[in-house]
Amino acid sequence: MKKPLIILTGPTAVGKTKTSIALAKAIGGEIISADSMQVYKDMDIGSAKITKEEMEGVPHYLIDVLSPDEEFHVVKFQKMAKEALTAIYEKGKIPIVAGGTGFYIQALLYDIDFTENEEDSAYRAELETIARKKGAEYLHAMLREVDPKSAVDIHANNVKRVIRALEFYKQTGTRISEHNEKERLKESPYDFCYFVLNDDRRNLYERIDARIDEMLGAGLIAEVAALKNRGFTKEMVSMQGLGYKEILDYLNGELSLEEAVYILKRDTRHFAKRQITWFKRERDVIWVNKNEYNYEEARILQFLVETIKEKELIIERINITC
RNA sequence: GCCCAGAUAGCUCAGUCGGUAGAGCAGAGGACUGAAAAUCCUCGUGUCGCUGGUUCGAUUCCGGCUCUGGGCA
Repeated sequence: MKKPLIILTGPTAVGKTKTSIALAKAIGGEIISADSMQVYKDMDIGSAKITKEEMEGVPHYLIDVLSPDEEFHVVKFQKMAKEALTAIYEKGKIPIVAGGTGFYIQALLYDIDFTENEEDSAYRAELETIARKKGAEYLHAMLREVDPKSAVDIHANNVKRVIRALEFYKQTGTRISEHNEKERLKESPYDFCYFVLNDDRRNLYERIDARIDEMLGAGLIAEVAALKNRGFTKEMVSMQGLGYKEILDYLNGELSLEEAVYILKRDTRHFAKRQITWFKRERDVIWVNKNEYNYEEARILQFLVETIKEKELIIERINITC
């Protein structure tokens, strides 16, 4: 019997957090955050992290668990999220995965195999040097030698991904293209409902702009300045988050505040668009367009709960309040 | 009022030694399987301000007009 799993995602600033709390309360769920930035402590404003009060007593996992100087990536996420799942099932509760990092959701939902490998940062660094000195084309040609299929799939300019493919081959002796092909066919081990909250593009973009203004008003600059004072730099994964890298550039005198804010807003819009593209491609996704519900939270919640019931996910504590 | 410089894609601008035009940004679409809030790919027809003239042909040259900057009074 497959275990139940609910996913509530969508582009940044659609209002996932609010809905996730309402849903958790309605069905007796606990929340696992699928967010690459909210895992970090002391990055509250820029990551639009849920506050203790907003949680309304609903337990949350994978929020505030790492220091900004620690690395975080899919594999870590997958491991930690699976542990959280186990804990939630043991309590007899329903896990709700909420957050906007589609790749993380996919890794958990389809239990993608990231064969454990020893860290080989030396090789990665070596490849980076080659890319810098001999060019992206040269590196791409290296990939063509060992994994022609990947070389066709991955554009030469996408150095990050070319490096990963080469790294994969070195570490495992197999081609990442073949590995991916296999993983792609996997069935999810969960009985799931994959909801994607969405909104009219114009509206979404306006919300993004407004939210960034709110962040600025709430002290985003001071938050980033504090991080900077602790010695955190742009090379760290955490500092590549939207709101952090731009404000860091401002604090380092590379951008005026006006420019930094313009870029932050623009890149956040681009990000939302990329998220939507990702979800469009995912299988078995249920789109929930807020405008079709007249933006009424109660109606949205009702739809979510009814859909979950239809799917016959085992829910003990249905306590619909809408 | 006079002088000068502009007026070209949603924005900033380039260009056509006269044969109806192109970049960046914005915007749109897509990829993604150990950095994913990251990384990467694809997509550009618009009365070339209006109006006369010259010309086979004007957005390009000439005149007038309108508007916008700047300067002089």
